[in-house]
Amino acid sequence: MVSKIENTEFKIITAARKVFLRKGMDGARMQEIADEAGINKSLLHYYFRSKDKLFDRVFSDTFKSVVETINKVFSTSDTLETFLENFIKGYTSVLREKPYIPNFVLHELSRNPQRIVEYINTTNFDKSRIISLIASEPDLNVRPYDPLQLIVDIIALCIFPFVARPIISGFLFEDDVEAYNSFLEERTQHIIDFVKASVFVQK
Amino acid sequence: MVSKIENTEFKIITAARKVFLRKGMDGARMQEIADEAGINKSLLHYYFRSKDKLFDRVFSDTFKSVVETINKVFSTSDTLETFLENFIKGYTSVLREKPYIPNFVLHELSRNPQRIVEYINTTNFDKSRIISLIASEPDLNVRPYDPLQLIVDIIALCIFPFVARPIISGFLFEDDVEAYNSFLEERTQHIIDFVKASVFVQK
DNA sequence: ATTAATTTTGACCATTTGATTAAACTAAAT
DNA sequence: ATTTAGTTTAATCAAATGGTCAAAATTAAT
Repeated sequence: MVSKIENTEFKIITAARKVFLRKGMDGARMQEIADEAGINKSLLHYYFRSKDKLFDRVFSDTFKSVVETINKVFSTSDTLETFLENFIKGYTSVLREKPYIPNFVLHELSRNPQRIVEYINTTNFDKSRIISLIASEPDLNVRPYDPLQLIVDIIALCIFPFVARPIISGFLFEDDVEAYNSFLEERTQHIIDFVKASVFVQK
Repeated sequence: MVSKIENTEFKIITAARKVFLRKGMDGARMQEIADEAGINKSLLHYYFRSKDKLFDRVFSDTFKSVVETINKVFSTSDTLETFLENFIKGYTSVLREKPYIPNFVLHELSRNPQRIVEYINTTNFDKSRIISLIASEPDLNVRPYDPLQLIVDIIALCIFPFVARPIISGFLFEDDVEAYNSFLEERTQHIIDFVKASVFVQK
């Protein structure tokens, strides 16, 4: 059995995440979060002193989960080829589960850029490991490239369909949700093919 | 000589654009826009009835300019190869001039997705022309691909470094602005190489 | 059962903020 | 010079909003 405090705190966090993710820090209302959680507004301030503190909690949790996901995918790969496949597959599948996260994180980034340094430092993200993994295998089969550019390439290709969803779904597919979904399904393999075709020298 | 009304309206629009782009609709304050324009807050309501109307004006102007830019680049290309180069070069150079636009548009998209359909319809964006251009040249030198996927690929590769700027600049380059800028400079050519290597069969 | 501590609520406060309005100012027209 | 239309400002409003506080309700301890 869960204690009352844990239960209420969970309800608040869940509700706050839902509202903040949809509306961002500025657009969210404490009353809306309280309603979503089915509790009195004052309770929000009882558990978290202020809106800022509550948002901090939600944001840092979300951001941390993103970093951990990325880290996990990175750590389960050895060669460049398996890494590409694992990362792209793992990352896109997480995104499809939580499609709101990219916009949430990116918007908060532009609203409060300096804060991310703190958040990143609370995580144990190993940058050099990733770079060395991507930069490895100086092989005749591999086109020379800047590992940092490639990292940005891959993440861009994976994330963009979600941050630009309304344009893609609404304009490119004229609000045909089916079409958009199958586009996403095919996209994972497309990105893998696209990146591989570019990185590896074709024979 | 400019008339009073045009002058004031221009000052308001300019100030509003600056504030809205930085803070978004929810985060922006009418007082801040008035201060930025050096006028009384009531004048904002005299020229534009409400905050919504003012934002609408700024957003639709911005969005329209983006679409026009893209259209222009599209119309000045004939072959697939020249299109790729022209589009990537043109698009990245516009982005470097106005790096705030992507975040602004994307955030508003998630805040108010249904509104974009109206905006897009006010522009004369020719979707089929672009698709046919990219889908053209069924050539032995061209790997088979879905033109829509390729469109998203290219735009993603171009835009992402700007929407994720704080992460790239702050984390990947540890706030070394020089490094981030040279990353951007090299990136245009990198994207061209990256996409070409993937699209065209290597000999 | 009583007391004590914790949790939850409703009423309320102070501030912010978009918006209004009437008055003041400006400039052109007669 | 006076009128008139257009522009700008200061004062102010009403609603929204984050936050506080004391009282009520619930739970745990003695």
